[in-house]
Amino acid sequence: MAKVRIGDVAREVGVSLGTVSNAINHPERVKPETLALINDAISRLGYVPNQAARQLAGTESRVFGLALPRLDHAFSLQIANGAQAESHANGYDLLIASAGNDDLLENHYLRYFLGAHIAGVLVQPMATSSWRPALDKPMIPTVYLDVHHQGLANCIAPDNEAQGRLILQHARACGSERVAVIGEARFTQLALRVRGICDAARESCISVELIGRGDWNTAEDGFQIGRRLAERPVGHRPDFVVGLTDVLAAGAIDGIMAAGLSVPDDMLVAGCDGNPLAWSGSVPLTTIASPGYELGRLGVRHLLAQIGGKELTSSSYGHAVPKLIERASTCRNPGLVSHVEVPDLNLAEYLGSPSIA
Amino acid sequence: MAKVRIGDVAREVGVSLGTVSNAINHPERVKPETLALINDAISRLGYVPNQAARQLAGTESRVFGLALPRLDHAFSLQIANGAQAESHANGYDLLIASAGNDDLLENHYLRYFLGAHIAGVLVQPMATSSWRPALDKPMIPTVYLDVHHQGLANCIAPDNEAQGRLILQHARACGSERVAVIGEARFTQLALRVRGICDAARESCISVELIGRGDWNTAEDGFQIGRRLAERPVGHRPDFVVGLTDVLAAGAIDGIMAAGLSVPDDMLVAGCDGNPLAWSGSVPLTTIASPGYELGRLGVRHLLAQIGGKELTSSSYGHAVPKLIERASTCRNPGLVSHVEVPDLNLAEYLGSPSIA
DNA sequence: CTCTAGAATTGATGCGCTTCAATTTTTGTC
DNA sequence: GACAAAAATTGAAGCGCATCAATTCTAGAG
Repeated sequence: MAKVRIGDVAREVGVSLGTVSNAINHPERVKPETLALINDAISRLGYVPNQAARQLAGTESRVFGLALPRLDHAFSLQIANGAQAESHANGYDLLIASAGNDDLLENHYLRYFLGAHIAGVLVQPMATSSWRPALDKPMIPTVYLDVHHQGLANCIAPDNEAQGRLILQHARACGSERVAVIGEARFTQLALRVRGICDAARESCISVELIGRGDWNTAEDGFQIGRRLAERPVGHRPDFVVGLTDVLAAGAIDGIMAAGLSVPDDMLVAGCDGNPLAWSGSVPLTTIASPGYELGRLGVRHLLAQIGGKELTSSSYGHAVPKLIERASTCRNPGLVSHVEVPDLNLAEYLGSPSIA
Repeated sequence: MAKVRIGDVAREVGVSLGTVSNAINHPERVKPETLALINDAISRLGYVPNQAARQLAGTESRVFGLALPRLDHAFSLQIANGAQAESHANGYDLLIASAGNDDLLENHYLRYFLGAHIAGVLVQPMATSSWRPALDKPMIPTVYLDVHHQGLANCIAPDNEAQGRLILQHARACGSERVAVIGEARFTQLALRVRGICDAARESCISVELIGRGDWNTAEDGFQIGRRLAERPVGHRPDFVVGLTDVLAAGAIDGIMAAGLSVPDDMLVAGCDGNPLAWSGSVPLTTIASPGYELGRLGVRHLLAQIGGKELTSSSYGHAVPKLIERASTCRNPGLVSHVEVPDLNLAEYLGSPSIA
């Protein structure tokens, strides 16, 4: 199965090599009948253009790269799906690389994308507290997703504050008066959620108690805290527990039940992530869905804007809206699922700040 | 930000272009101190090799491609994670493309991979009944995943029959005597599950009733069937319901409960897929986890074997083992989760058959 | 039938790199 | 210190393609 080159096609048809190239890249420059002959020969011979040679010879590639920390997190997948849809809608391909939570590998893929002179790169960096741009001198359009970094124009993140506000509004709607927030806000994302919760609580005159220390992030951690909260005497017990992540919240439910109380009869519990896996608990969990799909789309649009050199306004990006997903953990009649929306992701902020280039 | 080429590095160090190339590709050929100088210059200048040029000049690429029908199906993700892990363990990168359930796009990506002369391609084709290899003349190592196709060597699929047997063994262990299987076995995968169930039932003298017509595959379909089953008089009612997919099973649970019966007190229900989303139902669902992760690893090993030209034996591949995940829907004391294993995926079969090349 | 603008086609050039035969430098030995 | 063998380095030749100036062909006008 010898490889078929463009010259083979040319010889087959009896035209020059350049004509075949034109037929592929600029069909309008080629006489219709010649074009037909060439296309015929191409499919007959099974010719597939060598991408490496094309790129080397100067065609701009129509491929975006997406580097994800892992593939098993729902949020990342929503990003991938959104990015895929938007890329495809604009005539671009999307190649996804997973770094398997290995920051060396993340860098490796980024360099690979760079070397493959891809049209643009989307990166959802690993959630380490000390994050900084992997490509200090980005030579291709790059957008960082789910990153809050002041001074960097090319970072897009969902509005975590809005998520926090949304959760607290829900607590109020449920008639709750004492909210406990569990989880350590190590990462900016979580800290912003806390801020949103506190802001909304202040407006609503709801008391908020923050319970976070160390690196709590497992269901076990949630379990311990949930149990201890449930064991408090009635007057000192929160009536609404917010887990900063779904995993914590799910653990808390089990902890509360282990202490002999009922969710949602004695305490309400909500999470924050929209992680489908968090459904697995004993009680389906109310949560806030981060708009991953929209984030992926936004990222691609930002890439396209960088490529086009266009100055885009916030409105041309569309909006990424976090959603409240109400389930049994905060609801007396499970099965009913409603969606509440909140104003949108603030895009003006990152559009206004200077690029890191 | 002019691009740095290999010549720039060479000039910087004061050696020839070829030496820099050697330093990158065959460090052992270069004097240690020269190597140090070159590496220093590379990082100082921020040189990144142009992949297109490398490939064109003849380096074999160390990248595998994985084409997935969609990104939001748990099974596909497990495959991706497994493939990623195994690729990386062998010094290969993995690039993932999602066809967004569009078969034109699937073909497009396959052609792209081919043109990018990637080292090998893993394909999980779309689940259409009329599937056939997209690349009729594979010019690069190709492995089809989750496909049962007789006569094709490069197809790897989990042992769906074993999954069926496993489910029925579990039914027997639960003391069930009348099993109802719901779902239409349109695709080979599902048909094989049914066969496994029937085989095991015959051995165990358990009665099996197949309920499948049309294209049942939604939770709503499951709901309707579940309700009708529950409404039967006691003597004619199955005591164990198997959904050929988790979605059907989850729907069936709701249908049974809508008819006033209890799961698991009156009827037991199990699914088949290991879809984490299926946890979302009112009752956590017992299911069979398809070994997607192992399948991805196996696929990569098969690719490596094709590249190495080695004749591999079944044992050198390792095994992909479906697992029973026991949850509340078949268990009176939920919270207890156990794993039961079954013999392995039959690899000898596909290793022995001729390649499609 | 000739001339010319425009359309269609040609083919040499170079993209950045790896490779390999040829050349130079280093090392070890007597 | 001379010589051979080994190690290190060099530089030219492509890899397959897109581009573009140059060339040939076409068709319409006079």
